[in-house]
Amino acid sequence: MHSQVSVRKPYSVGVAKSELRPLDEREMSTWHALIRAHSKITRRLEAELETEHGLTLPAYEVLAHLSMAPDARLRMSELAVHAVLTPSGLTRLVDKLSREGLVCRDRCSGDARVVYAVLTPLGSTRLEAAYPTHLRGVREHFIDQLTGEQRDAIADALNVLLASCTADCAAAVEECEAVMAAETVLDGTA
Amino acid sequence: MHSQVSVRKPYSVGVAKSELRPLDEREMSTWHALIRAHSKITRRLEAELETEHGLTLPAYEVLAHLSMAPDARLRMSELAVHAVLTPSGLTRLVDKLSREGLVCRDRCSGDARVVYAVLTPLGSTRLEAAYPTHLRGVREHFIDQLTGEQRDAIADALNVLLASCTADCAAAVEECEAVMAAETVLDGTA
DNA sequence: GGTGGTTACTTGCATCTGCAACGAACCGTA
DNA sequence: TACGGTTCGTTGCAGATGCAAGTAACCACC
Repeated sequence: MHSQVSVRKPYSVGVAKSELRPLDEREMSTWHALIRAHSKITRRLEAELETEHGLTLPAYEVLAHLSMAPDARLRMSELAVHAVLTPSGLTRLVDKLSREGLVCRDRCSGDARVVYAVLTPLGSTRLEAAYPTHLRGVREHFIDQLTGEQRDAIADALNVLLASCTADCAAAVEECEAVMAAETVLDGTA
Repeated sequence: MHSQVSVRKPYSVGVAKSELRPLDEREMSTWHALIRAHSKITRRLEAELETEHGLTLPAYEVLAHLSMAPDARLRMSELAVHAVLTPSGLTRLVDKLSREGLVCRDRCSGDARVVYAVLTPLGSTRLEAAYPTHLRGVREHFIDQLTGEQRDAIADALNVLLASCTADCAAAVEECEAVMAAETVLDGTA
C-alpha cells in the first residue's frame, strides 16, 4: 500500500493559474532530493565541525574565504556574498569571531563606510586545524559518493541556476576589487 | 587579476591526514554550487510564500505532506522525516500551526506516546491557496531552468547521496504504517 | 506485578536568523 | 557649500532552531 517515501501521488490540491502544470513524480523527486541532500550534508558537516573545532559551517566559510583572499581581508559586503550570508548575519558572525580573536575589523582608509574583515593569525591557525575535518566531511558526505560524471552533471546543472546571480556577483566583485586596487595605489598599503 | 567568483586558488592551508586530497577546482565548484543554489532557491521561495500567504517553507511542507497522507494525518515522527525537520523543530512548528488552526493534534488510541498531526479544513484551504505560489516558485527558480536531462542527472546524483537514509526512512515508514494499519483494524477508525 | 531499557514527543535554554529601520558617509549637482 | 539620493554596515526586535534533558508510555522479562 503506501510504502514509498514521498512518492505518493503528487500534490492533488488543484491548479489555479491556467498553465501552471503540477510537478510530475520525477520533478517532485528532484526537488525533494535537493532539499534533503542539502540538509543531510550540511547537518553532518556542521555537527562534525562543531564538535571537533567549535566552528559553525558559516563561521568556517568566513574564515576559509578570508584565507583565500589577497591579504586575508575582504569587505563585509563582499564576504557576505562569498559566504552566502545576509549583511546582518555577517555583521553578527564577525562580531562573534572577533570576540574569539579569529578575525578583526579594519576600516577602509578611502571610504569610511566600508569595513574589512581580516583573518588574524589565530584565525588562520584555527582554520588550518579545522580544514581536514571540513575537507573530509565534504568528501565523505558528498564528493566521494559520486562519480566524476555525476559531479560534473550536478555542477553544470546547479550553475545554470546560479547563472543570473553569478553574473551580478562577478560584476560586484570586479567593482570592489577595482576600488581596492585604486586605494592600494593611493595609500601604498600593498 | 582576481576576478572570478570563488575560483581563486583552492584552500591552500595544507593537508593533515595523509591521503586526504584537497578539492580540485571542479569539486570545489560543485560544492559551492550546491550551497548557493539551495540558498538562492529556498530564500526566494520562502520570501514569496511568506509575503503572499504568511507561510514559511517548512510550514508549507508540513501542510503539503499532511495533505498527501491518508486521512491527512501523520505521526509527528513520520512527518518530521518527510518535512526534513528535527523532532523539536516539528513540535514547535505544529504548536504554531495549531494556534493558527491549520493543523490539530490527535492522540493515538493504540499508543499513548504517539501524536498525530492532522490537517484541518482551514489548513487545507490555506494550502490550496499557497499551492500555486509554491509550484510557480519551484518551477521558476529550479525545475524550469533545467533541461530534462539536467533534472534527471541532479535527481539521480542527489538520490545517491540519500540512498543510505532513504532505506532507513522507507523501513521506518513501513513500520509506522504497519502499526497504523493494525490500529485501524483494532478500533475501526478507517 | 515490578523493573530496566526503549521509544515518542516536549521543553529549557542558548544561539542564530532575517527583516526593517537607522546613522554615517559618499556622490553628483546646483 | 548645501542637498537629495545611494550605499555600507549595524542594530532592535521578534521569531526560528538545535541540543540535551525531561516526562510519559511502551515492551520484554523476571
